[in-house]
Amino acid sequence: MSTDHNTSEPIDPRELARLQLYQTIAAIPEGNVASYGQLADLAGQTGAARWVGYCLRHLPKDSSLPWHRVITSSGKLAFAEQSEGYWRQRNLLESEGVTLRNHKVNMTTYRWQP
DNA sequence: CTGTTGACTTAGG
DNA sequence: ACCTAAGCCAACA
Repeated sequence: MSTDHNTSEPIDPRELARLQLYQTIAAIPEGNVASYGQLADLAGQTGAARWVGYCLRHLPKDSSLPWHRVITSSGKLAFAEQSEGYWRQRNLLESEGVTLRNHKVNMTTYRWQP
């Protein structure tokens, strides 16, 4: 095969970015947290914090990604307080040592720094 | 192509 | 420190 149109380049930029995002999230150490914006940046999609939220929202339920380590830049969980998702995420975080103070995580203490 | 949506972020009050 | 408004970006109808 020479320099022809190679059929082996179905690389979808958006899906590629999504895979890179997943890889980045998977790298967040236990006991640490990262913000949506921080992850968008690390995944090469600076400014697309909402896109990160979109990806997590559509994550398969059986996913092994540590999605619970992703919170807002202010240290709050993206889920509404008292909601099911809120407690689900909070329990997972506390189970690995991340404490919440008045519904917020101390970012200075738990923010992941690659 | 235009308008809407949302697991966001930042600047102001 | 809490609330609001505006900004932002990709996905979707």
